Amino acid sequence: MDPSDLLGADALEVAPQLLGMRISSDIGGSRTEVVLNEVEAYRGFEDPASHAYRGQTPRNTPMFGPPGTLYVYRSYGIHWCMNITCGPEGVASAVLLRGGTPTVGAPTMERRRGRATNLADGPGKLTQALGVTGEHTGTSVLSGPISLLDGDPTGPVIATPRIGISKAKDLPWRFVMTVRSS
DNA sequence: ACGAGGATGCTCT
DNA sequence: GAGCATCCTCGTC
Repeated sequence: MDPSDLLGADALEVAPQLLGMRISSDIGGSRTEVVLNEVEAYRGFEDPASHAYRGQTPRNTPMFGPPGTLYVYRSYGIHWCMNITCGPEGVASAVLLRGGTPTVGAPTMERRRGRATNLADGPGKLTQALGVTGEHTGTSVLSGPISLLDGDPTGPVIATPRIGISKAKDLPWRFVMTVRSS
């Protein structure tokens, strides 16, 4: 399915369908790309764990933008985490990208990460591998240097509770594409 | 294999 | 001033 046709739906519907799709990054003359295998849905004012639960603020403003807008925020003072805004403009529905499998530009990712393994298997690692930072918040994955490309799942998808949150922690809104073993 | 603890900065109350 | 949508290292078992 073409990403631009998908992102207008609610985060809970979009999230599992992003698994198998690709995130491509063209930054500093280097192209890198991963296949998404872990995401989480956040549903704006209906979701106590969402950054937009209490309404619009300077930080979360991109979540209220048109579908496909990137919302990048700093996590624990150190890492960057990236979301793709979905749902209609004005509805702060978004999907947090938590992990991917490197497919293009592995040497660049290794240099950015400072190691050769576990390049993008976590939200902070994923942004670091792709070179995504706060300067990319508000850009569109339909036209910017960080873009969402079509792709298909390569394994079964399971739903689990979301990671690292203290509110609404039991909702199974984390989606993981398990790796085919043979 | 697993758990504890520290690094670090920004946002909102 | 509290609270994070994390990651890494180092200590145990």
